[in-house]
Amino acid sequence: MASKKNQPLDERKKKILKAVTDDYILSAEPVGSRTVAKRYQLGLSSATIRNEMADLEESGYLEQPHASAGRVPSDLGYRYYVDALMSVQQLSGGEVDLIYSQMDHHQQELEMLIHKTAKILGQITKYPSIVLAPQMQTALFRHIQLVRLAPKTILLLIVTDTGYVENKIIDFEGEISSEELDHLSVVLNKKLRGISLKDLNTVLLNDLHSEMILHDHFYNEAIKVLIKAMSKKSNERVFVDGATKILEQPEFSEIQKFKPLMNLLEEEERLYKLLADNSKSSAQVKIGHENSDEEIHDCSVITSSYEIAGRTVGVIGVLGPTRMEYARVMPIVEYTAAVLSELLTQLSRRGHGRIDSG
Amino acid sequence: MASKKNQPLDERKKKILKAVTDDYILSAEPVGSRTVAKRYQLGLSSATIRNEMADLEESGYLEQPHASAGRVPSDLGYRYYVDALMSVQQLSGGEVDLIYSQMDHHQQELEMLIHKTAKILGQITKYPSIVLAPQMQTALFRHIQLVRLAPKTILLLIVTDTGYVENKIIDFEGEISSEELDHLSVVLNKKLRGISLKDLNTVLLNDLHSEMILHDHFYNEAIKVLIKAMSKKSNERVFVDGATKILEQPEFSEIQKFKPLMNLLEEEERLYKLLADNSKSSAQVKIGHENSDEEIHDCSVITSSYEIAGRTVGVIGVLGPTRMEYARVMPIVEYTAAVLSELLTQLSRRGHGRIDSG
DNA sequence: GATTAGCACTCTCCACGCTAGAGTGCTAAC
DNA sequence: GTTAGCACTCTAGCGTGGAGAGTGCTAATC
Repeated sequence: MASKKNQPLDERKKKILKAVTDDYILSAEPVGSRTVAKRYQLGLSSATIRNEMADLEESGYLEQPHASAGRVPSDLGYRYYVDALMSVQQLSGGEVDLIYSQMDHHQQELEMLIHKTAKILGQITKYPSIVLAPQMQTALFRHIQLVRLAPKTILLLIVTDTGYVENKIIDFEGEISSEELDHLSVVLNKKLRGISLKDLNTVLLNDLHSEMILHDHFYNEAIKVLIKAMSKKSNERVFVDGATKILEQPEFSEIQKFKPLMNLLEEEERLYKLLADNSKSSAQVKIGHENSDEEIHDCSVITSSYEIAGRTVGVIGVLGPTRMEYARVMPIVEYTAAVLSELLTQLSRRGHGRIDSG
Repeated sequence: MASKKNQPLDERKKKILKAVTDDYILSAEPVGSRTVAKRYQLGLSSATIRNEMADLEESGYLEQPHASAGRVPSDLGYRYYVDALMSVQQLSGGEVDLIYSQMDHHQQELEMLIHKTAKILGQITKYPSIVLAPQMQTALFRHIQLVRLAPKTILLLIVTDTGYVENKIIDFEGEISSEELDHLSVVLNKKLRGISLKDLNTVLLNDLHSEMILHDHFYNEAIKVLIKAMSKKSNERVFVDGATKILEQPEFSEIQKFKPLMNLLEEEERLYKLLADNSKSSAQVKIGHENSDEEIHDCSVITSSYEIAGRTVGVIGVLGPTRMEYARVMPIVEYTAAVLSELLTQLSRRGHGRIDSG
C-alpha cells in the first residue's frame, strides 16, 4: 500500500536494511532473505525477513533487479544507510601512517603535492580519485615582481599567500628599463599586496592606472596578463588518478557501462562541475541521481574540501558505484583532505613574516 | 619448406601481402583468399591466391588465427608493409588546418601547448596520444634571479633558452639581504648563462663555491635546489590524452585485453621508457614485439621527436593495435611534431636578444 | 496477531548440441 | 603455372533445457 511510504522505519526494518546494504556492498550480488537470515543474527526466519523486505521495497528503500532475484538498495536506501545506519570505520593506524608519510615527502611543491594526493587517495580507497587544484580566486597577492629578460620581454612573477607561484613571460612593443621595472614592481607591490586575485579587476585597476599612465602600453598588457593568469582557465586544473580502478568493480565490467565513466574522467570540465560545489571539510556523499551529471546516475561521489590557512580552496573526492564502501572510504577522504589542508597551510606559512620591498 | 624463409618477395606476393594488410587494417577481420580475389583486381583466382598466402605464411609474413580462418599480418608482415608496401596518405588540407590552427591558439604557455598537442593528436588520429614534455637537461640557462620574499624565504627563478620558467621557493636558516641577493643573482647569471642544465654539477660548482663562500649555507641549499629543479623527476612529465579511444578498437573490446593497456597509460614511467629512445623527427614505428614493454606486444607505437631551435627535446606518439592505420597516422604524427617544434622554437625566440643583467 | 514452514512459481545463468558460414588444403583438370 | 571443385575444419550464433536462487502466497503454529 502506498500509505507505507514515508513512514519512519522501525528498528527491525532498519536492521534488515542495514544487513542488506552491508551485504550488497560486500558481495555485489542481490541479497536474498535467506542470506540475511543466515548471515546476520536477527533471530528471524527468512519468511519474516521476506515480508519486511517487501515492505522496504514498497517504501522505496530496496529494489529488485528482476522478479525472482534478491534485493538491492535504491539510492534512497543508500542515503538512509549513509545518514543513519552505517557504522563508520575507524582509520587503521597503518592507513593514517601511509597517508601522512606518503604525502609528507613532497612538501616542496604545490603541484607535486596535489598530484601525490590524488595518487594516495586512489591507492588507499581503490577507487578513482579526483582532486581539484587550489582555487586561486580567493588567494591574496603576496609579492609581485617584474624581471627584464630582454628589451621587449618581461617576466611577470606573482606569489600568492597560498604559496603558489605563477609566472608569465610578456612580450610587448616598446622599451622599458630595468630601473623603471623595479619602480613598477615596488608600486605594484604596495598597491596589490593583500588584495585577493578576484578583486583585481575592480576599482583598483583605475587606481593603478594613474600610477602607470607613463607606461600606458605596458600597463595594458600587464593587466591583461595578470587577469588572464588568474582566470579560471589556468586554475580549473583537475588531477585524476587510478581511473582504471573502476574496472575492478563488477558493475563496470562491461564496456558499455564503463565507457561513459572513462569519458567523464577524461573531461576536466565535467569533473570540475561535479566537485566544485562541495565545500564542507567533512566527507560529503552524492548518491546516484543526486549527482548532476547524468552519466553517473549509477555512481556515488564522496568529497571533502580542503583549505589553506582556514580558507576553503579546493575539493578532493573519489568516484565509485553507488555500491561503494561508504563506511570505509568516507573517513579516508576526510582525513586525506585534512592532511592536505595541513600541508598546504604549512607550505603557505613559509616566510610569512614581513616582506621586504627592496 | 623452410628454404622459403628470407627469400625476397616477388611482385605478386607483395601485392597480395599489401592487399591482405590493407584489408585487415580496414576490417579487423581475418582476410580470406576469396576476399582478396574479389576486392582487389589482381587478375588471379582465389585458388592461386590461396597458394601464395600459404607461402607468405610459411615465410612468416602472415598468420592464421585458427585453422580455417583467413590470414592476418604478422609483426614481420606489418614491418614489411610499413617499410615497403604502404601508400602513405597525404594530409588533407582540413587536417593541416586543424592541427595548425588548434595549436596556434595557445601559444602563450609551454605547458598548455604540450597539453593541447596531446589533445589534437588524439583527436585526429583517433588513437590514444602520448606526449613527453620537453627534456630540460640540454636546455641552457638564460636567466637566474633570486627574489627575497621574507627573511628566510627566497624565490629562485630560472629561465631557460627554451622559454621554460622554473621557480622554487627556498627556505633556509640564516639571513640574507636583498642587496646580497641581487649581487648573487648577478654572479650566478654571469657564471651560468649559456651553460646547459646537465653540466651544472661539474667543475662549475667548485668555481661558484669560491664566489659564494661567504654565504655558505645558502649556497649549499641553493645548489641542492638547482640540481633538484633540473633533475629528472620534474622533467619526465608525460601527457596522455584520449586513452579511452583504444576502446573503439575491436581487439580491445574485452576488458582483459584492455586493462593492461589502460594501466600502462596511467604509468608515466613506463610511457616515458616507451617513447624516450625515439629521436627521429620523421615518424618511427615500433610494431608489436619490437616494443620493449611486454604488455603491448600486440600494439604498435608511432613516434616522432620534436625540437626547440634545432635541439631535439621531446617525443610525441600514438598507441594503437598492430592493426593500425600506419599510412594515415604516420604523416599526422610527423606533421604535428613539426608544428610543435615550430611553435616551441618561436616561443623560445621571444626576447632572445641581449639580456641586461641589471 | 505475529511468525514461520512449505510450496508453486519465476527468472537467470550456463552448458550443450546443432547448424550455417567462411575459409582452407589438396587433387585433378585445364 | 593456374584454376575449379570438393572434403574438411573451425567458429559464431541460436535454441533448448535443467539447475539454482529467490520470491510471494497460504496455511499452520506460537
